Amino acid sequence: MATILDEAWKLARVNGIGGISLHALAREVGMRQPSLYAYFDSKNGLYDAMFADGNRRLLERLEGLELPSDSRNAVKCFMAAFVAFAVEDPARCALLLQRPLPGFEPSIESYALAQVALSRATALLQAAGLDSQGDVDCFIAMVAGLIDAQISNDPGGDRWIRHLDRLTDMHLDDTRQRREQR
Amino acid sequence: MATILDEAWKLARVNGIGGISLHALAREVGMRQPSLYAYFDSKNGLYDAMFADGNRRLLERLEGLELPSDSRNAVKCFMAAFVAFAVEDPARCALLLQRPLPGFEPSIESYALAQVALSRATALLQAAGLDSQGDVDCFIAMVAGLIDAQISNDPGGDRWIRHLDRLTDMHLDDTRQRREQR
DNA sequence: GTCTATACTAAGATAGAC
DNA sequence: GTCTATCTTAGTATAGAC
Repeated sequence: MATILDEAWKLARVNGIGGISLHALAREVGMRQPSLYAYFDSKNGLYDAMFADGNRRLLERLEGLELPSDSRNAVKCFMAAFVAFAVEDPARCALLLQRPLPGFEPSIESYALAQVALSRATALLQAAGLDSQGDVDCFIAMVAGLIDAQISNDPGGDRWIRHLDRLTDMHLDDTRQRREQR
Repeated sequence: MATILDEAWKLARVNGIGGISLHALAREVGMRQPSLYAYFDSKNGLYDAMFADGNRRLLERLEGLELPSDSRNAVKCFMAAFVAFAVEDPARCALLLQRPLPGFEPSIESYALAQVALSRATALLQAAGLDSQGDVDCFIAMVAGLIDAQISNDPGGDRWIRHLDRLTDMHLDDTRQRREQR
């Protein structure tokens, strides 16, 4: 099962997340295509297992961080890890963060894993002063925009993501200033 | 030809840009599927025509704007129009701004149209003070992030895009402050 | 759990008549 | 330019033996 998922990720890296075929996957793991149905009830079942697997890896990565006590630095540390995780595997990033597969919706159990990571991020941002939902929304959309531009236009490089810390400061400072003005 | 493209956009709105089939498209325009090959040499030819068509519509929209003389307000006006254009048709937005179709690359002529719109945006941003490439990159990535979050999580609403003007001010102010500190 | 064999569906593309 | 007919490829899924 673990090896099947590993091979599926390999195929996704080469052909895109939508480019996985059960024939090709079976061939990579040394099986025949119908045998995969002993592990997944359908192709979407495979995607759901991958969705859960990817989110588990993300959570592992995030749990393993030793976050600085300063809340602003904690945000930077956390986001740097998140962005690194995202750009290191564009196909995985697409499955976890976008909706690239028409007809596929993660199961509730798998989706719950994704919610955990998001709530971790939200908690840190609130601790750093982003108290309103709108501020959190904007910050997360900004990070997603950086990731997307980076993967699309400069894969493997850092033309966009190198500005992450500066933009984080900008958002946190702006929020603080607006609070002080009230 | 114009009606074929219109029907193609309609299908894209319903099934997604990757969900267009030549059979379905032919049925919508009252033809048989092979007849479409009188208009396009392949399915990618259809996508290329749609890509060019979408960019032409975007340029029309942008040319029709009466931009304020103040450079900051000009940016806001321009970006509001761009964002409105993007969110009003997610499938078109995906074709023009992302790379949702494995194997499809726009032709050089079609791509040139897309470059025109981008250079308009860049010129306005520079006039408003975003003099470095990194600042322009970050601003455009931020706008794309807003659009993407809006379409994905709140289609038809304004939860993300309503912050556009505020974020524009934040970016322009931040750039100005950093320049003054030098 | 794994296999062979096959059903089923759908798509893009081509040949050649009109 | 449009048609009928067909080719070719490719995919998911199922039946049933071992």
